[in-house]
Amino acid sequence: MQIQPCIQIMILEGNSIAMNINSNSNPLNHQPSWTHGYPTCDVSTSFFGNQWHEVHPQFWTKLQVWEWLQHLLDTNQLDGNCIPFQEFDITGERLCGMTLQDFTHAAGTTGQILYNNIQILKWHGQYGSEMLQSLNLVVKTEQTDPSSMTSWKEENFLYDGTYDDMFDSKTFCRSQISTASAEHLPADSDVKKQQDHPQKSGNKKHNPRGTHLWEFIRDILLNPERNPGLIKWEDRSEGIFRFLKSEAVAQLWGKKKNNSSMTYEKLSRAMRYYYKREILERVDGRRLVYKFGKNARGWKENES
DNA sequence: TCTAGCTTTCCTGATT
DNA sequence: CAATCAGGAAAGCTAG
Repeated sequence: MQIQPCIQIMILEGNSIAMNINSNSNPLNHQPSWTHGYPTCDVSTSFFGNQWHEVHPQFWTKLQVWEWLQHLLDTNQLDGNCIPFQEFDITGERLCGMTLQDFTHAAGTTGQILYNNIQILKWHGQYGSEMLQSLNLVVKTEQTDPSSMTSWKEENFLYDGTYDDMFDSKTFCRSQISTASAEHLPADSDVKKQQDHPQKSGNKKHNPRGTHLWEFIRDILLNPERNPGLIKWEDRSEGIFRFLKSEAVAQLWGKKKNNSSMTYEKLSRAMRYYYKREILERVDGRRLVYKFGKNARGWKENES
């Protein structure tokens, strides 16, 4: 039952949410204009100024809708591909008017998460990190049975990241898309193994802080809608990319890690540690240029 | 409580 | 000269 965890959230929040769903605006009729209609992003103000959670969703700008989506990706450890940002080139007013059907039409199973989250936001008007944390805590404590945790993660619900490496974001998205055809995968396929024996994976690694830096970078690169001129591909097929706004990327990374003192200097040190692990390869003689190594997954075009 | 993994922070020196 | 790169060392944080 897919909606169970989210229903639990609503019940535990103690509110009988009156879902006054207005479907007079249909986002599917709306032509996205991300490529030219999106405001130029000054990270220092757009990302850290008047933030989306300080405003009722009804009054969100397009940028704040975008920030909300990004926050959901982050908190739910979803791959950026799980949410088609171009489908949400809309204001908060329009977002609030979307039905569950609209959300699932726009974002597939992830639409369920978006819909439930926006209903909560509409009810509460606003929330900050404390409420987000409390919501995650509710989910965590309600899902004490490991087998049920696995299943609800597989079904694309809020989770706390404990099983990140059993289902890295890319695999997770793939499995979500292709669950029905998983039985056709080769027996030694990683996805197949994970789906057959998710809790028996021997490759579970420690991931104390959620998404790794290189995954954060990768996800920015893979989602132009989330990448307002921060990083660009130099050679997509070779996995070579370049930082355009190094300090802005560092600030975003710091924001994600709740570390306001993050700088490109520090971020780049973490990047350099990836050389030894072959997640990144050196690109000699070129400043701000990096290349994904053989241990970096999910960046190749034919891999997604 | 200990440990491992992954940064984060600070630093010195080299290079662009 | 500032920005960036390289990498050592140690500390911090978190989950197992």
